[in-house]
Amino acid sequence: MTRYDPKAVEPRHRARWEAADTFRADSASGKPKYYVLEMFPYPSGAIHMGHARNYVMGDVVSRYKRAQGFEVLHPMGWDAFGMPAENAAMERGVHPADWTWSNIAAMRDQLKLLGLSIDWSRELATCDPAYYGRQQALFLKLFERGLAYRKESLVNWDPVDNTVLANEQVIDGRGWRSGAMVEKRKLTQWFLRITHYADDLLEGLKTLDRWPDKVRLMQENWIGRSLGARLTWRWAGEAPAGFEDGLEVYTTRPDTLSGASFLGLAPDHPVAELLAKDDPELAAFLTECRKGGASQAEIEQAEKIGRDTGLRVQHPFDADRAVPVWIANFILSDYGTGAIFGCPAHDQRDLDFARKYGLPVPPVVLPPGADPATFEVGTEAYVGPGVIFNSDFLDGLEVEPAKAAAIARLEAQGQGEGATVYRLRDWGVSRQRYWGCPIPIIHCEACGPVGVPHDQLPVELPRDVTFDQPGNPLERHPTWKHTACPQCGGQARRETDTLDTFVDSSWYFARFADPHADAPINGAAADFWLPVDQYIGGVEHAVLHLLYARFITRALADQGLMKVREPFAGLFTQGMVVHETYFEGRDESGKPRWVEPADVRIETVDGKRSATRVSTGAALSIGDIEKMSKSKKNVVAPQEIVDAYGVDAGRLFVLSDSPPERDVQWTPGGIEGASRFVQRAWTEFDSFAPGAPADPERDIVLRRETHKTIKAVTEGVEGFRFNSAIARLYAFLPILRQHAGAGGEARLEALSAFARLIAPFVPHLAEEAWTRLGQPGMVVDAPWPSFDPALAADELITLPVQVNGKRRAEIQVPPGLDPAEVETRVLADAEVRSKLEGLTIRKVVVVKDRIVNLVAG
RNA sequence: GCGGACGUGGCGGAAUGGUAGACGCAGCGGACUUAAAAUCCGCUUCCCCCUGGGAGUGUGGGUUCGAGUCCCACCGUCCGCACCA
Repeated sequence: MTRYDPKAVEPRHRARWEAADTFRADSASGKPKYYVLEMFPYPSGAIHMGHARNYVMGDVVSRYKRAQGFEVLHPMGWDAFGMPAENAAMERGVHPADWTWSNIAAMRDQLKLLGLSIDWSRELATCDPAYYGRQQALFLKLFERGLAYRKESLVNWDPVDNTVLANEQVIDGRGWRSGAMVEKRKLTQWFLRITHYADDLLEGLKTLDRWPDKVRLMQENWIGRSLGARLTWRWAGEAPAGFEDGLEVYTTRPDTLSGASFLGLAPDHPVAELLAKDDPELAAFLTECRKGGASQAEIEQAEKIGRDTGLRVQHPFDADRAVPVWIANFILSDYGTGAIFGCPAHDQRDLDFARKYGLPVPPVVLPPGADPATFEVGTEAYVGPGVIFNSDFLDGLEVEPAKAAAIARLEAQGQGEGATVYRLRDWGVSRQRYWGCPIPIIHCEACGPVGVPHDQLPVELPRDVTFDQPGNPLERHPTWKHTACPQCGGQARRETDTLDTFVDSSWYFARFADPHADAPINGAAADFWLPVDQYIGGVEHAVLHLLYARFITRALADQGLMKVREPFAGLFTQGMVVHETYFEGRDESGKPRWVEPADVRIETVDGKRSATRVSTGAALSIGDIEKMSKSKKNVVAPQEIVDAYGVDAGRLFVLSDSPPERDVQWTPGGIEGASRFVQRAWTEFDSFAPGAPADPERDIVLRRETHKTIKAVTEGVEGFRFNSAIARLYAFLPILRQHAGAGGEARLEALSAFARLIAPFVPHLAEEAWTRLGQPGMVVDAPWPSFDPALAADELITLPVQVNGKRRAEIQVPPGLDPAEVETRVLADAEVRSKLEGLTIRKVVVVKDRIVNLVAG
């Protein structure tokens, strides 16, 4: 009997897999394909527990599907562009490329240590010209199709990172990476026309039945389709120059048109800007409006302010009625038409505004039961159902029919039509950064923006750049941006913006199909491998990466580059690895002085936990359980765990203690428990001996348990309930031990099934066990064990017998026994009869193989 | 404000509408040991008049023979969106 030494065993089996090139995916194998992908990591320099959990989950799926007979594609790459590399350059003077590539090398080694079943021959990095050059080719295709375009717009400007951010990257008014308050700036930027696919992206969600509802709902809300009407208000009196046709507004409540008391324009509305040209006071007001506009929290608190422009428009249903046109800070310029009609009685914002400026509040929807003669709106707008009144031809209609009637009238008058509007905005992809994919465009005075010719791709980043001052190093580079126009040959300027790194991650899954192909995407390979059958990553990308990738996939499919329109058939969003925090008092500013877990000893006395600092003996406070982060020092590095317990124990623990979609709390006790399992499992394998002769009568018990375990573990892995699957594996150990005396054949059946069942979770141990059991080849190539349904069922099952819903007795019956027969046996049972004394049975409920309930009184 | 998810022992968590608390951690008891560690075995929701019985899945109601699970209301926690007309 030898103690299992993971440090000696694990590298040996990794070497065997590597030598056999076990995980190379081969599209010609003839097997059905299965593509498993985890969101690729940013190469920060070190693998943390969150990475480990993510990749181990993917690995479980990958190994399980291999065993099920699938040809599995499970690749790895690096999302390698981005700010941290530039920060490192600024702080430490190291070149972003060197920093990134050395991080990749370090992280690759750390990942390999985890024993992941990855096809490393497909590794790619987005910062490799071989990758981003092809991305430039894809960008040019989008440019040719009008899906990439330039426009001047107000953008989210991150003053710390000195760059533009997409709407999706602004969280609570702050940059998603820097945390700085975002400002509004007007810049000319590149956009990708994601709105072209708004409806398709929304409809496509319905087909993603293996995505979490939560993510689908988040995308649905983000796309934000709303149905309403667009209508034009004609001028009453003089029209501003260039806007003679009138003012167009968007509304979802055309039924309340008669309740309009003003028109509102966004401060950036062209009419507002036109008027401001000759009106310094108005110009000052517009500036005032923009000022508060940065933070969402501020917006919420912000006072509604407005100004009457003096312009008047005619009500579309009553030309004699003149309605004033205001400019108001709460109207968004980039939603709908940037103009609204205000109906204060039935919209809270409009009501707040009307009350402040003394505008009328005519009600037009009468709540059920209200008196039309006296109904008034006070400080709360009425937004519920009701009957339209005070509205001429709409009077008496319910809200929905009234909307239809109003739209019909507008259409008849040629003043409007039903319209669908989306909350989704086009994706701004220009970044004023160095460490990203250069946008392959040349700006020519004469020809405008011209795509870089294909034979000049990739447009490579120049290496000789400086990071000693803020701003874009590409812009400062002495020569790089100067070039000739590909069309006229004249002097021209290279685009110095680079692409948002989310573009890089919007097609990498397709590149993995053939990462060495000359074309950006090898169509045949992509058609074979895509879609990704199981994608795994954090829920934080629900509306960023996952929406962009769906968009780009559609755009590329429409250019004929591949067939699938949905890149990820199955999505799983995994939880984080969290850890308790510890601190020793607080500093002057009130911040806790964090202490790393390695320096903490926990004691439990009378149920109360207390923490002590090992190095100093100081008493510590126990803080919240939070995501592992360097700032709170509650980090446990995978490397430490591998050194102390081996890879398998670590893999097992991150999956065992919580459902995969939920956070898992790292605890010293938990990893100890996982490690104990590895040791005890090995003891069972290692004690295997040909053993006793078969005795069907005796061996059947172990065989039944074996098949029940196969069934339960299979269902657990299949349903992404890894924690439950592992619990069943834990529970199988004592069974193996109790049946040590079983016949050699039954025991080998049990142990060989056990080795294959644990293989996805603890692959190294499984290989060692496989060898110890004398099985041929490697367990990684062995088929998944199947179970015999007859054996997986119990020979006798215990049915609880309830009286009036309370458990009073139990009875043993063979499974599948006819309910009538169960009833007869239950009623004949002595114990049952004693519980029924003095009662009359009114009803007997027998649920086959489940329960008996006697209703008596 | 709108939308969504979730509330189960000391802790993480199990339970196709059918024996609530699997499995792990922590705790307690025992075996082995000169001793400790490691290992192994057992106990461990709470309460009581303890060979048994009662209560129990955030609170209150409802549906059902039967509810942790389904429905309604409330409380709490977390997540997303947030002046989107």
